[in-house]
Amino acid sequence: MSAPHHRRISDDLRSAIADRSLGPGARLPSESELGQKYGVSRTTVRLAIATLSNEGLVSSESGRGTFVRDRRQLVYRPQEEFRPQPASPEMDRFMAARVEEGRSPSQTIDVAILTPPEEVRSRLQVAEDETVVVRRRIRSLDGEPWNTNDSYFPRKLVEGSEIMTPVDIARGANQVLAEMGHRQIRALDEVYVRMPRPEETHRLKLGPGTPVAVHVATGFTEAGDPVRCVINVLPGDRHVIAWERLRPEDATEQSQ
Amino acid sequence: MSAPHHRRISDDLRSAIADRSLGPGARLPSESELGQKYGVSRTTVRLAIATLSNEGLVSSESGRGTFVRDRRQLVYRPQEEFRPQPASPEMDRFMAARVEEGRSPSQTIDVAILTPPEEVRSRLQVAEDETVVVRRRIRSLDGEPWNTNDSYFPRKLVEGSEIMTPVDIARGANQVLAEMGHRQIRALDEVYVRMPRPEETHRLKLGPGTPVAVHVATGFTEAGDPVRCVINVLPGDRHVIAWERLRPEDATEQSQ
DNA sequence: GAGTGGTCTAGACCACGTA
DNA sequence: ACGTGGTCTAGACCACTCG
Repeated sequence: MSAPHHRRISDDLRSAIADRSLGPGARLPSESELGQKYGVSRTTVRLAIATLSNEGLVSSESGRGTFVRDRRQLVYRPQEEFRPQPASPEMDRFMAARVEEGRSPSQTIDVAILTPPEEVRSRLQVAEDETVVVRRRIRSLDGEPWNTNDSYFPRKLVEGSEIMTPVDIARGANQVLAEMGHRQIRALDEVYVRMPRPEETHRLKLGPGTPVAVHVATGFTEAGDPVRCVINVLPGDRHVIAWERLRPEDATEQSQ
Repeated sequence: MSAPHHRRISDDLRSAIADRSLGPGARLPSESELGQKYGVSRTTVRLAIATLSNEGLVSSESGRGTFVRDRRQLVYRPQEEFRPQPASPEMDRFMAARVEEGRSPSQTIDVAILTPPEEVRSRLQVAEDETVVVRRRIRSLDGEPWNTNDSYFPRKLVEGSEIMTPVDIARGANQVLAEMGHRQIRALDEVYVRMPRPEETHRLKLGPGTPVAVHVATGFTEAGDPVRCVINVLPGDRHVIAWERLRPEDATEQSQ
């Protein structure tokens, strides 16, 4: 009939966070204090706090305390992936957009040749034994990792090209592909939402209870061949994915 | 130097799930068995399992055991929100798309008048004291809740119209708005990714470690007035958001 | 009735951060 | 030095499922 103690405690704390009596950055009472207040053991308090942690509401720091999370999200625009790249060296279009917001962006790039993971292999329609080239980027803002961007290409298409050098390509990899006769005219976009894998947690320094959106964009040439597959991993506490739509007039007509 | 016991246990189990030696639906060894195998207390085993649960990999059922989750995702197409609605009574376009996949869809609709939550108020640009009409839907597949769709309208625009009746509108609320002189020509789409709130967990029967994508679509008339704000809550374990893009040719030109 | 997970206790020792 | 969270133990009782 009655709720378990840990539930009561987490509900109380969640309400306090919701109505701002525990604002962003505020420190929760210590586990011992909460245990005394509610007349339960520290283990039970920890269970309550674990619930909030897994909801992404608080995060604990050893030796310091448990704090209400403060999260601000920046706009991520999937369609920018398809736009021409501005000619600013060492900085792609994503970064240029972020600079406007007064943060200092940076990125690390590495390039590797490997047998693709299944989700890439099926999208690029390469054979089982074929290898691909991946350009892996970690984009950071003010020194903190922001998101990752892994671009996969069939190896035979990009072998020896600029795409295989681990430096920024100012005009964009899409432009390089186009110059080599693989211009993309269509893309399929997919967004998955899930909890991060351990290596993503590490790579992006994710707190507990932080889900990720995985944006997979596959680009096709006029002939219908996939030539590029980009996997962006976007931590939920740092991104809002936004785009605009115009009502297609022809669709309006065909409705009647 | 060495990892804590609970970490070792969760890592082992996660690997077993990843390489399918513990396939979808499989039962994990019981907590007591794992405690014996690793020589730790049941509390420590439970901590390890809680980690996997919060990653969405397993779920526990009291009295039965802990099982590897089996999740299948259906395609959600945001642009369908803007397309004309097919004239099938009791079934909107979303549902029509799902039927093709051989599942049996259903939905519940209720209508309410209320002061909007802040995120709706700011998007619809209504005054502090103004009320809105909301059409709340829970869409289900094979009797299981799939997602929710809450459409908000400024009350003065829809007062007395068909939109205020809690039944399906075959031709779509957008069409009704258009007939009343509020045709939408543009929409702003936003997708947020976060852990669910307790009421969402309940409404959508979400397991632990299941994040949600929140798709907010705001529709504008030619005059630039927002007339509709739709909030879709999409559980991550049941959806993949997908759309297609064509490369805008004019953008290509302006790049050089 | 036997086994499972859910809840909870009352301790313990440790690493860490701050003063 | 002290308080914080991180880890862990060895029990306990309960509600639940299943054969």
